[in-house]
Amino acid sequence: MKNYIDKFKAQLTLKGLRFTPERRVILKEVYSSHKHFDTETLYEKLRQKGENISRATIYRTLPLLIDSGLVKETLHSKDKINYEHIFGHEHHDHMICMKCGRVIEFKDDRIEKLQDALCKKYSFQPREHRLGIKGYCRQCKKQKGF
Amino acid sequence: MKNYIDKFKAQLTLKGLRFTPERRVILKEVYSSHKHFDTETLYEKLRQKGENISRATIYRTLPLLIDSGLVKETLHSKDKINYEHIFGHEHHDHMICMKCGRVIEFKDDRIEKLQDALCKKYSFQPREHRLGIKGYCRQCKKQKGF
DNA sequence: CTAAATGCAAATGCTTTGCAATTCC
DNA sequence: GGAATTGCAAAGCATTTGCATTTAG
Repeated sequence: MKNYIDKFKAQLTLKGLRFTPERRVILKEVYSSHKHFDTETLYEKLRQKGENISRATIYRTLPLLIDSGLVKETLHSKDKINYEHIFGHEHHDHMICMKCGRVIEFKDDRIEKLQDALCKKYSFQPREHRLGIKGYCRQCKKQKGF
Repeated sequence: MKNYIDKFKAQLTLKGLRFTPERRVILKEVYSSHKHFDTETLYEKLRQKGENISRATIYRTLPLLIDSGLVKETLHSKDKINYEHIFGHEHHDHMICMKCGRVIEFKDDRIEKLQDALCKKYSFQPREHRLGIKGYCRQCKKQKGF
């Protein structure tokens, strides 16, 4: 399923931008796994695969992917921004283990509905939301003796 | 109500650290308003009040305040970290206007309870959570014609 | 063809750090 | 008195930008 490529192409065309080999490679890499990533990891992975794509190009491409609705920012540890791809990946929230970094993805419709109701109450037009729970996962909490 | 000062003192003593005038001034400034702030704003406000506290000291003091449970990181716009004080300030979540930056604080027990239930389900030991909804506030959505 | 995109290296902006001088306990 | 703290300026890092060169359409 490579519709994300068509979607990207379409969005680029719409803005009079070009679908370059670099952008294609970056997009494919981003969609090659479901893991969260940061710019440096992405850069390294491409480099390992023999792709000579500069950090500048990565930094310039990510906003395009975000604008196209293909990628979004994700919970960051401290001030580090992470990204994840979206397409074919339903909205979900995260639990992040503060010890091992494990990420549990979850989704709960009741929470989503309550959020919508609250937005109505405040006449707020939601565009995006992010719920992150930090704590300790099953394994790590055992080790810590909780 | 200045118990936050005692709390800070106690935490510092506990770690063999000192309660310096600079740390006191920073803490008081942080508690002088309920607004979110970033390091630069804090620096400027202190400067305006004639306090000659360096950025370095601010950067070194914030982690101490966080460790002491008096301040926490808050939703950031893009990669900017913001802080807010905690003491005498119940837990709450945020709606952030993407246009004017207005922050609406809210709290919903039903959402909190659902989160707890989900954590149980995943055997996850929560320590902290953060829910942020981005979108447009009442005023700005009018302007945009939504 | 020609506007857009790329890589590089320099610049930026936030945050951290080394160090000499100062200060709290 | 001596370790902790401070301010300053320099160093670090992630990200952005200017520019000459290349390239998609």
